[in-house]
Amino acid sequence: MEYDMKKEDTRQPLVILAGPTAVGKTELSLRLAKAIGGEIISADSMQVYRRMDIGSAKIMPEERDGVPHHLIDVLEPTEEFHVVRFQQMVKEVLPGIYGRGRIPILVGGTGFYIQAVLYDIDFTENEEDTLYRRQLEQTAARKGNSYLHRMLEEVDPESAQAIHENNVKRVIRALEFHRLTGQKISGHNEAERQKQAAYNACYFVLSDDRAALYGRIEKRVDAMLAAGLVDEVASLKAEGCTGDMVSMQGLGYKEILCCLNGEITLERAVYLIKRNTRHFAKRQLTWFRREKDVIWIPKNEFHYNDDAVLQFILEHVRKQGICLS
RNA sequence: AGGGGCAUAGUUCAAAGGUAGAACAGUGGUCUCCAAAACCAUCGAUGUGGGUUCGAUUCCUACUGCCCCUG
Repeated sequence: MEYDMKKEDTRQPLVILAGPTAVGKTELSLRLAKAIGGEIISADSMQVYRRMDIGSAKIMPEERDGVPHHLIDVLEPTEEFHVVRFQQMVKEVLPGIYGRGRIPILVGGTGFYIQAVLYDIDFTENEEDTLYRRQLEQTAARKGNSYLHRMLEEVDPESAQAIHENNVKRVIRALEFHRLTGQKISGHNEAERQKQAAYNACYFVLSDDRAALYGRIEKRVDAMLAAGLVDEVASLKAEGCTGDMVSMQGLGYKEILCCLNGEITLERAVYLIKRNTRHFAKRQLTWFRREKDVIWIPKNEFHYNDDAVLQFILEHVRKQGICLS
């Protein structure tokens, strides 16, 4: 109760549970949701897809202990999914949760997606221009990355400075932004970066000793294969999914698809899944490290004591003035 | 046991009597509409002991380890 006096925050409460792949977010999120009367919003770019259960390590309905989960199984694997869409979907789901008097818990590993929600990043200024993008891609392919980069330098030197010329995707986006809005994306980004969090949030990052994490990744990939990952991908392939789809770029899916297409052996595919997942986990950690105001939870330092971890989280949530039901 | 071969980075492979390269792994970073994506940077090695030589990781030799063949 004493915490209620501490601050008068009119923003809506939001609990975020992030962390690299395979740290154990899902398990913890269930306990947390039950403890605070929360509903879980998955911040996961693959669990949104139906029939992609094994490879995305999706929590199945019977495992959810009655805790409501959102943004899982809401898209067909043929559909596109990206930050903007994610942000929209979260915004659609939040009012219902608040309306029910419950606390939303954003659970996932995609830092960018979480950031888009937490800071309510403005993506609406413009639509994407696929035709122009394609033109620029061709330009890059034909005249080289440097040429494209020089184009950017003319209209937005700050971005050109910040973006490496080989990072064609970003160079293209910056050029596209300038063409659509007449403004520099560097300026837009700078402005967005100044924003305060749009929620009264507690942002937790679950982490672990690197070697332990990598070990867990290895085991989990093996378990996915034993659970029938190859069959899962085979049936997605049979229903028409191809490598260029967003869904088929998911870890485990793209490699097995290559294997099914006869491009690589299964052994090679498994090696690649493990390696790519390790790389991914490392990148996730890099992201969270520079994210402001996150509360780290190193599982190893908690001696893998789940109760202690939960207590730690609850304390912070309480301090933040987020009401417990 | 006898004969042969090989010992170079964590791994797979280069090169060379005078600064030992690469790929992958590892590590750090960037990220504001493809983010489970894209991109950047970086650590790191000549098995051990002798000999030849101005100089050896390279040539010679012993040892150790691994591989192949014979029995």
